[in-house]
Amino acid sequence: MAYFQAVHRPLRFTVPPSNSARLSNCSTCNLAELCLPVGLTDEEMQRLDELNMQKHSYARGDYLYRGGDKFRAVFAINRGAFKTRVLHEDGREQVTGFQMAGEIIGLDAISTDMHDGEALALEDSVVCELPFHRLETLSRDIPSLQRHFHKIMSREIVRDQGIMLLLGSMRSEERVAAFLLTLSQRYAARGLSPTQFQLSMSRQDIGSYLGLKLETVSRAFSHFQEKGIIAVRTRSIEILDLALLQAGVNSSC
Amino acid sequence: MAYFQAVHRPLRFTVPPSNSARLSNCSTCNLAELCLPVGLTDEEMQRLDELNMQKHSYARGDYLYRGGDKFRAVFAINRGAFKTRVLHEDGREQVTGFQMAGEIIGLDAISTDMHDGEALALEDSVVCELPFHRLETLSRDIPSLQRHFHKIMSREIVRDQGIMLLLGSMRSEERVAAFLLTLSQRYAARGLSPTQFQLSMSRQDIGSYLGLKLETVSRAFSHFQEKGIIAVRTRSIEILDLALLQAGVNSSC
DNA sequence: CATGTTTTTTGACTCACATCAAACTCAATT
DNA sequence: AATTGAGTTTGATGTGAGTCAAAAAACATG
Repeated sequence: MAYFQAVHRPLRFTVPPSNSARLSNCSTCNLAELCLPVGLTDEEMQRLDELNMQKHSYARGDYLYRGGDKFRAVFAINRGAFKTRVLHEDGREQVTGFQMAGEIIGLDAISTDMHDGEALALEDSVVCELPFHRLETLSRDIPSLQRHFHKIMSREIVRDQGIMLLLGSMRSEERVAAFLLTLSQRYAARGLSPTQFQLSMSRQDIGSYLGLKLETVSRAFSHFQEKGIIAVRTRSIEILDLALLQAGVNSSC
Repeated sequence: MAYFQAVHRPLRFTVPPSNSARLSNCSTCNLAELCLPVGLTDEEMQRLDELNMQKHSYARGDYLYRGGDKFRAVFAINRGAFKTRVLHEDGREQVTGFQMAGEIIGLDAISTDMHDGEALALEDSVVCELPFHRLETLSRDIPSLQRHFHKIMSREIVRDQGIMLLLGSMRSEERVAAFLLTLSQRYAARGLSPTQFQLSMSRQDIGSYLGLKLETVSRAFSHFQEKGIIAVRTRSIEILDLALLQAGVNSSC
């Protein structure tokens, strides 16, 4: 709870934090993003069983889905983390997002009944599979579920537009600062430390996500460290001066 | 119809074309994107009247909504064109999209009940206002409408991810080529000429959308013109060599 | 049509980030 | 402890696109 205090004035491009930091349980999964803020009655919660959700495990490096895969379900991440990416025919890849426990993934497939991009596990992970047509059926009966699902999709749109803002009008160090702040807020929203966390993705992945080369990401980290803003230990980050980091987003000092 | 032939092998980052080029009429509007591909029965079409859609006109430069506005409705563009943008606190703006007749706008507001960005008319325009809670209610009764609305939201996500790919891993001329191709396909999808069209937005707007300065956009246009790929007359474009333009997307020659 | 304003084009110059390359770290394996 | 290999850091150098500036074209207005 105290963690929440630390992160004030959320920035436009960051992920809107979830409505609450506590996670509630569906019968099978911790579906923070799907079940929690809906305010479902006990009876409605029971009806969620009709979704017949299945848990699956994935090892680091496993694909959750690939581009072109038939769309069957959306996925709620239960444990672990994933990256999503799209591929260009000439092989260029672009990481479109990092997803952590409690978040929903696979929303790109609804429009065409095929996954447009691919998702792969950054760590050993557990996900809940939500058969999409059952989710649609059920949300016809439970208006609050319907509304909440719409909110999740809309949040995805807002988030992507935030990244467009970042890619289109920020320079390298601003982007990296924004990235770290976003991570920080997402950890805070889940009741984890917003000032000290592991990076489950490589510099390469971060660079791809931010439209930068890995060397540039590394240099930004080093530079922030020199200035005492963060402490970097390869795959773990400690934020030492949040205010300075936030300042760094608006003008690469 | 013949226009469709001209555009082959749609590129990953482009807008998935609508399912059909013909527009059907709801009782009040031409809601291409909302009503058409659903396959509604006559009776269901009539029920759409319950939405009580209202038409409104906007002059060039008018705001359809602004950041922070309360969310009441999504909008179906009937005539004209809009741009959407998000603003950074320090004044930097980023154009997040251009919308033309037949497209749905305002999907960013669902998650927070507030519009995140703003939309303003690039030409004199007419839009249909779709009160969102009525749309939700109705889509509980009409599964095909529900599914179709989900597809529209998902398509927006895919489209934004395409722009992320563009901003993150393409260089200036590739971006401009991709932009022109996307426009071309959108015109084709609406039964208009894909090789000759008006640009309702400024070079500045295009630049902001593509993460480039207006001078860079202008230079790219000029360069394409020198090479005989397009003919530019300030606010109107003619595509002379579609194949070359497509080639230009993958490697800025 | 003359005038002022905005938008677009073009050119010269600069700099942030990419590129290339080499050294270093860390974890896994033998 | 030595070996390997992927991932990361750091330095030296090059270039694509930004910046600044000025001319040209398009547009608006009295």
